[in-house]
Formats: sequence, structure tokens, C-alpha cells
Amino acid sequence: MLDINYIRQNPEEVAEMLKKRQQAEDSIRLDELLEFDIQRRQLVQKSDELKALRNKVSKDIATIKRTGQGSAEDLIREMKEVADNIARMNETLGELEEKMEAILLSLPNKLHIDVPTGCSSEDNVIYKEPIAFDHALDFPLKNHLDLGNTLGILDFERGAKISGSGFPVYAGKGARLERALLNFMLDYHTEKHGYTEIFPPFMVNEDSLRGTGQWPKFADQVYYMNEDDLYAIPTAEVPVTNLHREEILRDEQLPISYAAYSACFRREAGSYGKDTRGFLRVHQFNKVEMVKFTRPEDSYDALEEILHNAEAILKALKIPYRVLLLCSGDISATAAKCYDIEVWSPAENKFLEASSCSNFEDYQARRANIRFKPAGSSKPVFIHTLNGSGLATSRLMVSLLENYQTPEGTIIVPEVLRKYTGFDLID
RNA sequence: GGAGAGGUCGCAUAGUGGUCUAGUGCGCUCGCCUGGAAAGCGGGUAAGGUUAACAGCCUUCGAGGGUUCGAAUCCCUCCCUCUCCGCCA
Repeated sequence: MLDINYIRQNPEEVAEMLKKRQQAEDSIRLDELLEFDIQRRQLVQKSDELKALRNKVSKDIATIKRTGQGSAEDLIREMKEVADNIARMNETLGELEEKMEAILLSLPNKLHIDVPTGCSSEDNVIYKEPIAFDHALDFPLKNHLDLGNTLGILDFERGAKISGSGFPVYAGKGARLERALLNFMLDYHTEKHGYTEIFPPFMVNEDSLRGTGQWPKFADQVYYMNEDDLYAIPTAEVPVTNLHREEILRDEQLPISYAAYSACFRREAGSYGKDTRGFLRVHQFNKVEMVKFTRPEDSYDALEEILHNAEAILKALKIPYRVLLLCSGDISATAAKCYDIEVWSPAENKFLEASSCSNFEDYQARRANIRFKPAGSSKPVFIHTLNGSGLATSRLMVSLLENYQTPEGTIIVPEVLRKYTGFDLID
């Protein structure tokens, strides 16, 4: 959420941002917002004056009643009218604030100066050229579906039977490999990168979704359990960032770094048909997420750190990847700057998004009301939140299986995972 | 799921319709005292809105509604915590 004071003082900057994000139609709503803002402040002043009067006269009435001197009838009649006026103003004020809230919640974040202007994913900029590793793949390659089927480690058909398409089943060594990957990543981030491990709930309430920005704009992408009014998390970002919702942190607590495993649930409504084969797009997948809370001045260094932390996993696994800097037309509404890490799929012959590392600045913090008291200051200030996948296993698994395949159709287990799998070959 | 108790300024508590602009203790902090400290004494000790203003005013006693000239206090709904019972990995 943007600061209404910032919007009021820099309306043309906000309009420019909307244009860059290809959200120019939102500028109508921006004009509305500014108009509501003026009305609201005028109304607040008037109603506060009336409230002050009511408070004062109510005290006078109390004095009269206590001392028994004179009659309060006239004052009470007068205040009845004032109370009616206040009630009417409150109603209008409530409506105004509701409308403003709706617009504010839907407006996207500011863009960092580094973000390239562009319309779509075509315009993303390569931030780090592809990094290759020496996998001898000079034979006819199988894709991850063939490999998974033949080796009996992935079962999409039975997954579809028990749940529906997009719910993969891992079996035998495949299940073990998935678990090895997750354990390896969690251990790596906690032991080498200084993250504190969190195991969060996988279902959250609406306030949490609003805090990180999935609600209300992207509510249709989230599974909802009507009976209990709970949402299945689309990423651990949601519960972990919301750990500190409505809190004022102490300066010396910062920065806070959390790493969390969670299953991630996404409806992926409207995306049937594109990239839906196998692991490329699923409704449930596993991910280790890194989340940071920092002082505002530290957040861009922290973003580079998160990127490095995610890259370290791929380097350790020797999985080829590249890093993109997302352009203004492709970056998510909540992020001010975002890197995508894409892993190489030799069978699909393309890069697949496996991680997104974003700085949200104070956009989520303002929604979730997460603040800290800077040293030597008495006023609390919104912190900056960041997160990055470190990483999602589904796409990672595609790349791993395909890059580590042998001419015999078996899979060599990456060296760093062997102490987790207990075997070095899937056959 | 059923029954009961309860949610007040960091913590603990007081407050059952109008001197509550929410008191007291602890903690924290500043000052006095002291060679220095402890004790003691005195002061301070939330967030948000409005505003040029850290002046004034307004809002907030779990959340939201209601009654009233006036609500921490009365009524309704919801949420959470605790105790007991039931069910259960």
C-alpha cells in the first residue's frame, strides 16, 4: 500500500508509475482517490469540532446533574441534535474511507529506479548471463515427464485421480529426492546464510493475505475454505511475513531473516493450456522461502543478499541458471524491484522460473502495519520486507532430472544431496 | 462441539454510566541526592488522525454494531485466551 501523504504530494509520480506498469487505467482511480482525500479531511475537521463540543457540553451536563443546580434539558436537546450530526458525518466518513481503502489496496507499489521500463516478459533484462555446469548431455534427451514415468518416481496420473490435474505424486526415490532437496536447502540457509528456520501454518486468515498483498486483488488465485474462512497459502511468504503483523520491532532486532519450508497451493485459474505439462504448472508444490525484515536504508543490500543466497543453492547443485531483472510491465504489483532466477531445462530447451527475489520496500509493511523504532527516534517507522524463493522444488526438479540424466535413462544424484538421499543413482 | 471464567497504557492490576483528560505498582528512563552506587525523592513513559505545528482538538480499554446528551462500565454479534467435559492424529 502506498502512503496517502506521498500520493497527495506526488500525484504525477504515481501516475507515471502506473503508466510504466501498464496500469494507466488506474489513473482515473487515482484522481478519485485524491478527491476523496480532500473530502475526507474536510469532514474529519468538521466532525472533530462537533465531537469536541459534545465532550465539553457533556461535562457541563454532568456538573449540572451532580450539583443539582439548574436544568440540563436544553443542553441535552441541543446535544441530541449534535449527536445526530456526528452520526451522519461518521456514516459519510466511513463510506469515504472504505472507498479510499479499496483504491489504496489496489494501487501497485512504487518502482525502484533500476527497474527497466517495458511492457511484458519480453522486456525483462538479463542481469546475470547463463551460468553453465559441465553436464555431458550429448545423447537424445528425455524430458522430466518421461524420466519420472520410466523410473517410477513421479506419478501425475494417480495424482490426477486422487486430487485432480496439477497435483503430482512423488514415489520411492523421487519422494526421497524431493525431501532431500528441501532439507538441503533449509540446512544451507540456516547454517551458512544465518536464517532462522520457521515452520508456519499452511492456512491463514484474510488479514494475512491482505498484509502481503494477495488480497483483495489476487484472491481468485488462492484456495479458500469457506467453512472455516481460511485460505491455503500460495507461498510461505504469507504466514512468515505476517509473523510480525501489527508489531513495533526494536531497532536492535533488525535485520530479521527467516527461512521456511511450506507446501504452496495455487489455483492457477485461467492458465490452462500454457505450460501445463508435468511440473511446469501445478496446484501444489514445495518451496523454501527466505523472508527478510530490514531497516529502509538496508533493504537493497538485503535484496542482493537474498539473490546470492538463492544462487548459492543452484551453484551447490550445479544446476545451470540465469538471472533476470524484471521490467516495469512484468514485475508483480507488490514489488518495487524483483529478480527472477530461471533454471535451464535442456529437454524443453528453455529457461524456467524457479525463484523470485523481491524488495517490497514499505508496501507490505504498511498493509500489515509492521514498524520499528529507529535508534534515537521516538516515532515508529515502517520497515522494509523482502523475500525470495530459495527455491521452489517443482521447476528445480525438472532441471535437476534433465541435467543429471544418463544415456541409460537413470539419474545421477547431485553430490551435495547424497548425504540426504542415502543413494547416488536413481534407476 | 458443550459448560464456565476472562481479555484495560511493556508486565501486573484498579475501575459496573458523568471529577477516567484511564488510577496504582513493577519495569524502563531523566533529574535531585551521593566520592560512586543502592535506597529515597521528583518528573517522564502508547498508537493513529487532523494541522504549518512535537500547540490545540479528535479517535482507540480484544473487534464490530447498539442504547445514551454522555460508555472501559449497559445490550448484541464475532474473535482470542484459560479451566473442565466430549472427540481426536
